[in-house]
Amino acid sequence: MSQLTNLELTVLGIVWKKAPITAYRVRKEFITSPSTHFSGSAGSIYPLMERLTEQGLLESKSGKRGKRSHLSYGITDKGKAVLEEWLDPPLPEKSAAITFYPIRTRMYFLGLLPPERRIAFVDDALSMLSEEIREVKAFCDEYREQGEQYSELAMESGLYFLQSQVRWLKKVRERLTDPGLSR
Amino acid sequence: MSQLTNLELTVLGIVWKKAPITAYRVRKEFITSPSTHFSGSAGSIYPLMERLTEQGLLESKSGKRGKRSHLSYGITDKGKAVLEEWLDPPLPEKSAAITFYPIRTRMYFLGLLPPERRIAFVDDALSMLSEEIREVKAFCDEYREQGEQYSELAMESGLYFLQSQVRWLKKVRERLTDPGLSR
DNA sequence: TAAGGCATGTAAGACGTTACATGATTAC
DNA sequence: GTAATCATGTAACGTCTTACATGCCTTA
Repeated sequence: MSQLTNLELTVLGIVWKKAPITAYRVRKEFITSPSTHFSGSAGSIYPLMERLTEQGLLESKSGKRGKRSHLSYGITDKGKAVLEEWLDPPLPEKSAAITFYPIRTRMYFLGLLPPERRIAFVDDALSMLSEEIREVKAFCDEYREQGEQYSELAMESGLYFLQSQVRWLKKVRERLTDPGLSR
Repeated sequence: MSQLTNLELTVLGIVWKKAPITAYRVRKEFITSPSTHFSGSAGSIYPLMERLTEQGLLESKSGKRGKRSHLSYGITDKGKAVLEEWLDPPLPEKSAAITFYPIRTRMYFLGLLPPERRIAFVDDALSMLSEEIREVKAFCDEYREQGEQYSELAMESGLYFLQSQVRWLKKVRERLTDPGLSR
């Protein structure tokens, strides 16, 4: 059995949680998510869910709503076993490694900008973070109201992350307004 | 001019900082980095640096060391301009969005595991984070010693991130050992 | 009745990965 | 001498993306 990708495993998890669910609804989960890592494009989701079905990890039933038919997916026992194995510790190597973050990556090279623009950069980043934090908090609240406790916890991970970046950027800002930083 | 990818822009930045530098050394930067987002594989870096050279963003000089010849790269004025435009605010949309993080993703579905395994998961994640924090701190120290102040700041972003995840997981752990959390 | 959301797909392409391949140089 | 590192590449592959395409259903 070929190794499943993160996207495939995530879809498997979504189906486990939300079954019965259509591919369209799965896409929506990605599209509305505050994480932009996966686009949830049709070109990725539809073939992927077919693939998982062929592998016996998902099962589909065709339903109807008026004249319009659609495929509802559920997870199979085999799918559940695969998902559980993915979740069960130990985590694979490097699972805790720091991620790619556009703001951090730019920071490496910030010395290229003229000094005023460096401060402008930090301020811009801080305001984007505030916006993001608002959005993620709204998701946390929504999950809490729905009693989706693990989703709420997961979303709080993102919140903690964003807040940590705010603290970091405030520190950066202080350093930049101090003298003694060149290059 | 086609939009450059994050990898291309990052390479551009590395060359700006470290010129003259060989493709091999650029690869090393990725391979030794605590971020695993880019592998720094030969198949990505060599063609990429050729591409950037063709586009006039990098320039290469062939050098020699004994019998062995190699290409040393530097950044052109055009390359510097592109890099500066990338850095200069405003940041593109979604630059602050939360990233994909394997531990967080799994958290959504943790309810699938039997209760004891959930705690084991959190403990495993915490120990991986500790290890990662040690590594990132070492990088911070190294950059500080070398006077690479922006690299140090950038690495501190990662440190803040990891520490925020530790706090998050400790909170998760408390909730899991408390009663009243199901599904 | 028109716009927007629901629902399903296909095609072309870019990007990056793994794996393979070669040979010189340096350090032990 | 031999192992590790330096250095440069190529080939096949998979995955995901963007863009295109269609048609039904609901609501204003």
